[in-house]
Amino acid sequence: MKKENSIVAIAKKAGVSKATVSLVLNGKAEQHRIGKATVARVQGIIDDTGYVPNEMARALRLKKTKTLGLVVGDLANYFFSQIEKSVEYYARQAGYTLIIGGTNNDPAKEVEVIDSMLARSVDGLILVSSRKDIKEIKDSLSKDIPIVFLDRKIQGGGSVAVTSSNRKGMSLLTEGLISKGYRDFAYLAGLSTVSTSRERLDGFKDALKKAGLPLDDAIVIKSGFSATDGEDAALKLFSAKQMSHTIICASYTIFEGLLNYLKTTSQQGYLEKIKIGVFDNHPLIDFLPFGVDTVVQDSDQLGRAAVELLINKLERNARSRSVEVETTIIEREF
Amino acid sequence: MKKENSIVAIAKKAGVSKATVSLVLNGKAEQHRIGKATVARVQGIIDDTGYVPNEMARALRLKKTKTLGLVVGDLANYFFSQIEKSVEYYARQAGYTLIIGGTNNDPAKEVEVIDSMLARSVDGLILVSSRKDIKEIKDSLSKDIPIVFLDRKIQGGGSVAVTSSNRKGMSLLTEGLISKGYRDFAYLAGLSTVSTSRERLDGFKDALKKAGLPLDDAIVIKSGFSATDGEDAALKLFSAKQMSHTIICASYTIFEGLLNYLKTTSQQGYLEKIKIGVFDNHPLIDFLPFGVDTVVQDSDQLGRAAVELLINKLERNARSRSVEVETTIIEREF
DNA sequence: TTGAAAGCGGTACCAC
DNA sequence: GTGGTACCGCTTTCAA
Repeated sequence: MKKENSIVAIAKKAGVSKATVSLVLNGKAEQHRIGKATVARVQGIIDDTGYVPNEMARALRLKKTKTLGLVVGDLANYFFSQIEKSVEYYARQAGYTLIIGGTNNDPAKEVEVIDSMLARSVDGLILVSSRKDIKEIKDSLSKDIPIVFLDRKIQGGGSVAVTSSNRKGMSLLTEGLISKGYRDFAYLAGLSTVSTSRERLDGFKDALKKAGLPLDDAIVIKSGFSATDGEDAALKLFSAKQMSHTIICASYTIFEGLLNYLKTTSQQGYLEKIKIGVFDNHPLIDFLPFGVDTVVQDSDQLGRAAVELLINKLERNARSRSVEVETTIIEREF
Repeated sequence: MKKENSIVAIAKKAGVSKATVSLVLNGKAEQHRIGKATVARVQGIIDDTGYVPNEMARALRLKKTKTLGLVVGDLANYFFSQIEKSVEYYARQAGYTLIIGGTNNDPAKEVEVIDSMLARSVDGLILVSSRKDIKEIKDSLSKDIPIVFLDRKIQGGGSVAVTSSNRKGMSLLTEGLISKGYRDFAYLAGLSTVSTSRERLDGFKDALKKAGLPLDDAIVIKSGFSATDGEDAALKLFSAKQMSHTIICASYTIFEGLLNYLKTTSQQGYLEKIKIGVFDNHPLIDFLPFGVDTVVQDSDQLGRAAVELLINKLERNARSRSVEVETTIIEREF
């Protein structure tokens, strides 16, 4: 059945005006005191004609698209794909459609992607950005629309972010390791310009301090956040004279990089001699032949909070404070 | 810098009419014999005013949104998230924006999601659908727009699909296993209404037949495609009297389900005694303590082909035949 | 070579 | 209570 597709067609069928139909459609019939009979007739036609309003026209008129944009570095990254699933789910629940943009962690592409979303008049933006300051972003935008940062905080007035409890999570992970007797740490930190990375490193240091362990003994290697960066970090680590037997990866991707490095260099055997901690979890980690302790992020809550904050801003112009979502730890003996 | 945002504003600044600006904007200045000087002046203003056309207005007028919709069962599924990344990349390359919709494999939600995309006037749809027949889908749609099916084929005239070489891939996987001496197979098949599942099962049978092995000896268990379904399948398998020592999973999710089942029932030890084959790959599989042979799908090509087919249809109204993308096998000894 | 005007499909104000 | 109508920003035809 092909459906009817214009408000005038409905109006004609019902023998009323466009305006009346529009009011019925938007539930403003009551308020405009349109007759019950008229409403019923119009609604009937709408129903059995299967009419669906043209969102483009509506968007043009209202200057609202009921569309949200999600910009992420790597869409195939397990953590981000979970986030995305959650964001899409809650956005749809609230009647919003989600447009996505992958940037491959390229800042130039990030601007490009965001601008294409603005041209599409998205109502609001959820950004997983590697930028340091919100000004860098706002300056390059053609419009001023609500933005919520996800996973990573951005410096600058009025920026709202939804993040995991990075510092606390990493601190607990490390404490757990320390309590099991691990002492000689190497820490693969990720990108130090990203808040997430800095906070996790702080958490690591917190735990060392709390345990009275000297910070200087730990090897801290900074790199990017991709698996390739993780490989580079591992290379640096393994070419250092002094070797650590406890390695903490600041993200799943870095962990993957570490594993890839060991595979490529045929040093898998090494995995049996070391203990690994990872900030992030993955179903298959349960089945690895070496015990990996992980921090689990609540991706559902992260996505949900981001959507809620954004929509609160959009629909109620609510000022909101940033949100931190709790993490949990999984310890695995082998 | 806030940018200028209306074609009239540009027109006023340049001292020309809307129409002229529009023609310049769309590269039709030449063809309408607009003065070089005028073009230059208009273009200049467009440039340094940073004007970006309002896509909503354009969409309304042209009845084209330069938007594609991607509908997927589970956005967090590793395979689909890779596909999505690829689709987004190639769509953007071609100047299209991607809207996504997750259905949680719920057919009712699928209709809902697709309809919301039609209301948004997406130009074309890429569907990973569990439906059997294209009629089921078309009938429930309010508009007739180009659709490309991805990963799964749908019955019905004129339906175009991009899939992996499922039958061949599974056949090669099985042959590899047979050539290494494995004989007693259990096959966790997934959903038999899905073409992917049927084709892979056919491939499995092809290999058995080719090797002269009796089909009846193999235990084939059908289930859904989710990890939970995989668990159920595993439960059925392990409650059968006769146990197999070679288990083939028709997808990664089923594999995950199998592993979860073994974990939940504390039978992980069993993994050392069996050989597993999986249609799909994952980076961490390299590090599992038991050799898993896998079929690798080329998600980049899958996404790319889907986008190309769709855009060829949209922009050149090209009739296209379905595409099958080659798979490769990874064998792992432990 | 350029400008005026209609119209895409809605919404909302205002007059009846 | 209901209908007429202007307008959102852009494209395109037609007249000047």
